[in-house]
Amino acid sequence: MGRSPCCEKEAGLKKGPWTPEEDQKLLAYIDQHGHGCWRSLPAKAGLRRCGKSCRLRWTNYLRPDIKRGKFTLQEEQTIIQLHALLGNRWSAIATHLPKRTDNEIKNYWNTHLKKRLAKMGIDPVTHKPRADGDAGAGAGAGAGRGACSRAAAHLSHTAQWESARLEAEARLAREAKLRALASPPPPPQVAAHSGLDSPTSTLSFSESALFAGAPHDVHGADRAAVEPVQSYEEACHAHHFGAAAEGSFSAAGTFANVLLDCSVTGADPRFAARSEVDSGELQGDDDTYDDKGYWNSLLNMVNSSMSSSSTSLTSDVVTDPAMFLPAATAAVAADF
DNA sequence: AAGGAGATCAACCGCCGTATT
DNA sequence: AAATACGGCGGTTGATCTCCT
Repeated sequence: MGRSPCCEKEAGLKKGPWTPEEDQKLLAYIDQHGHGCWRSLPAKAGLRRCGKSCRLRWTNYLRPDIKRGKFTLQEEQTIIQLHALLGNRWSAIATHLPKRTDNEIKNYWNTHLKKRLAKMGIDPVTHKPRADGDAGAGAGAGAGRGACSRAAAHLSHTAQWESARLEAEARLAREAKLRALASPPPPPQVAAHSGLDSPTSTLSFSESALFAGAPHDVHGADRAAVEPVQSYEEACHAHHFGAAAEGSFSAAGTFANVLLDCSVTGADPRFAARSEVDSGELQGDDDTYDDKGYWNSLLNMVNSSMSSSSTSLTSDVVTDPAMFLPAATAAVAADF
């Protein structure tokens, strides 16, 4: 038998919008007892809700460390960049946006950013320019079009790179699993540098352990109250925004700015204003656009993700995309 | 002012991976 | 080893709000 149910499915459980009274009850209970078992929480808190509903209400709305309201331009940039790298992995993206929930980010993507990309003629799923010749339809003429084509080209690179990365993840996972089965896991210090013999492998100990079946809680680690993650978030935030401010992260920042600037014709006054401010940054010269910087910034972001969170199964530290790219995609990386 | 269309977002649903028995 | 519960994720829905005609 499996483990015993902590509460049975009960008829007459309330659904739909939460009332202030229910919020109060949930808050009061969690404040006093914390949330151990969500399944049993509703009964203990005096709520006629299922545990899942309570958990959702807490994580998406009642948690004290949630920031609500409009997304900043920095946040938008981060979402776009991370979506290009990670796809619809909202929880992973959310770890890079302190105080934002995955649900909120997902909603914002679906209602704002996705449409903006589509309007530019970029497929929001693949981040590739659409083949139907729709590109630039919403972006207007002149400089905007140039910026958009640049963005589209980079998005295309990104999509290729990401798909190669996912393939590599799968391959590394298989390799690591086989190795883990073949031999007992070495101590961390050794394992971290034990060298996986595949020339393409950059798997870290944490992943070796992970693939070997070591206990981990992907999502728990992400959201965590567990503090290495939180400190990472701070560090990442500082690195990301700080570096962007100093220009060393400007390529990826600019990449997102291009997307945002392309939306100027989308009649959002915020972006129109932004466009003027940033026009110097963009330089308007296709040839001078820094490919290497762009890729480095993506790599930085990936590496940050890798070292911070077990959410992603990707390699620990990537110093060069060619390290694990299949030949075809490596050619793209080799361009710089 | 009224009605319709589109946008927004909280909440639900179903699935999956992991933990537990 | 198998069965089952649990927590979490991403996709989707539907109620409400806002804008336009």
